[in-house]
Amino acid sequence: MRRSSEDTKTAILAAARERFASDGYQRATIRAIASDAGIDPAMVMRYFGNKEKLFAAAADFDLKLPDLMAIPREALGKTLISHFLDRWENDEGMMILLRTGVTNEAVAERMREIFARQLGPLAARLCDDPSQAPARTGLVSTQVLGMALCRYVLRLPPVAALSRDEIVDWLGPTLQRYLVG
Amino acid sequence: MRRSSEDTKTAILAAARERFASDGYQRATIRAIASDAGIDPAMVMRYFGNKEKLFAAAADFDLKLPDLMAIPREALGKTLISHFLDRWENDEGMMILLRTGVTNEAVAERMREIFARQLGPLAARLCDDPSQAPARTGLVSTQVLGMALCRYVLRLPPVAALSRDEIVDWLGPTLQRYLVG
DNA sequence: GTCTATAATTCGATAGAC
DNA sequence: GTCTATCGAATTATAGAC
Repeated sequence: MRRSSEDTKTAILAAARERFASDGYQRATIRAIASDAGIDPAMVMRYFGNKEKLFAAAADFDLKLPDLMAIPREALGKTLISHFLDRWENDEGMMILLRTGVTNEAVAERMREIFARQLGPLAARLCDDPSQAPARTGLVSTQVLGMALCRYVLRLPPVAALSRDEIVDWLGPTLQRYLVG
Repeated sequence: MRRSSEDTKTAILAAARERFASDGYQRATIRAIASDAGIDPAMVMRYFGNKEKLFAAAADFDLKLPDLMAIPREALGKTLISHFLDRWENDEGMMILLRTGVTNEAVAERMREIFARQLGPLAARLCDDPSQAPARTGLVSTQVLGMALCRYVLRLPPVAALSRDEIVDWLGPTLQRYLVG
C-alpha cells in the first residue's frame, strides 16, 4: 500500500509524539518510532532530516489559555485548573515537554518561555500590586505542574485516584489564593 | 597515586550522584562518571558490577521527616515545606530520583513508595476523617514536588527568584489546608 | 515513495597484563 | 589497585537500488 507524502509524514509524527511522551528523548529511538508508524527508519530521516528536527516537530505545544478577561475574577482558580486538566488529558505535547525537559536544557528553556509568556497575561488581572505578579504566576506553575507530575507521570496512587471534580475543588482555591489572595 | 579501595569507591559514588542528578540515567555514562572521578571506566565496573547497581547505590534517599507528633498541629504546613526545602538543597538524592523517575518506571515506583510510606504517617494527624488521609497527603506531594520541579529542575525564573521565606509563607498555608483544612 | 546495506559513533561490559 | 585493549550491541545517519 503506497501512501501519500502527507500521510506518511502524519503517521511518523503521531508515532513520534507517543514515543517521546512515554519514553523521553533518549529512549525514544527512530527505529521504534518507524516501527510504530509501520514504515522504514530511513523514511523518518527522509522527512525530518534528523532526530532533533523530528523532536522539534513533535514537541510543539500551546497552553491555549481561555480569554482570561472573560472570566469572573472570583472564578479564576477553578477555571484555570479545569482548563489545565483538559489540556493535559487531550494533548500529549505537555507530557513530551515534561518528560524531556527535566534532562534537556533546550526543552527546559522552551517550558520557561511557554509558562512565562502564556501565563504572564494573568498578571494583568492582578491590579493591586503589579510587582507581585511574576511570583504569583510562578506559584501557579508549581501547583499545576506538580499535579501533572504526580498524577500523569509518576502516577502516585493517591493522586491518580482523585476524581476530576476533587482536583478542581482542592486546587481551585489554591490557585485562586496564589493569584488574587 | 594509589588510593585505598574505599577512597576510590567514594569518589566514584560522588561523581555518579552528580552525573545522575544533572543528566538523568540515560545520559549519565559510565565513561563520564569515571572521568569525573579521575579513574578508569573499568574501575566502575569492578566496584559496582554494572550501571544499574551503580545507580542503585547512588540513588538511595530518605525524606527524613521530623517527628510529626512533636509539631503543633497548626504549624504542620510551614514546618513541612521548610523541611522539604532543606532536604532538597542539601541532598542531591531527590534530584536524582526526579530526573530519572520521569522516564524510568522502576525509579517512579521507588518514588511512589517513598512518598506513600514516609508521608503516610502524616495521615495519623488527621483525626477527623481517616478516609480522606490518602488524598490529603497526595495533594501535599503535588505541591511539594511541583515546587521542586519548577525551582530546582526547570528553573522557572519567577520561582527560582523566590526567597526561602516567601516560599514558606506561600506554600505553608497551602499544605496546612491540604492536611487539616 | 520505500527499502537494503552499511558507515560511523557511542556505550556497556569483559579479559587480562602490569 | 589500575589500566589497555577490545568485544558486542544499539543507534543515528548516509548512499543508493528498485
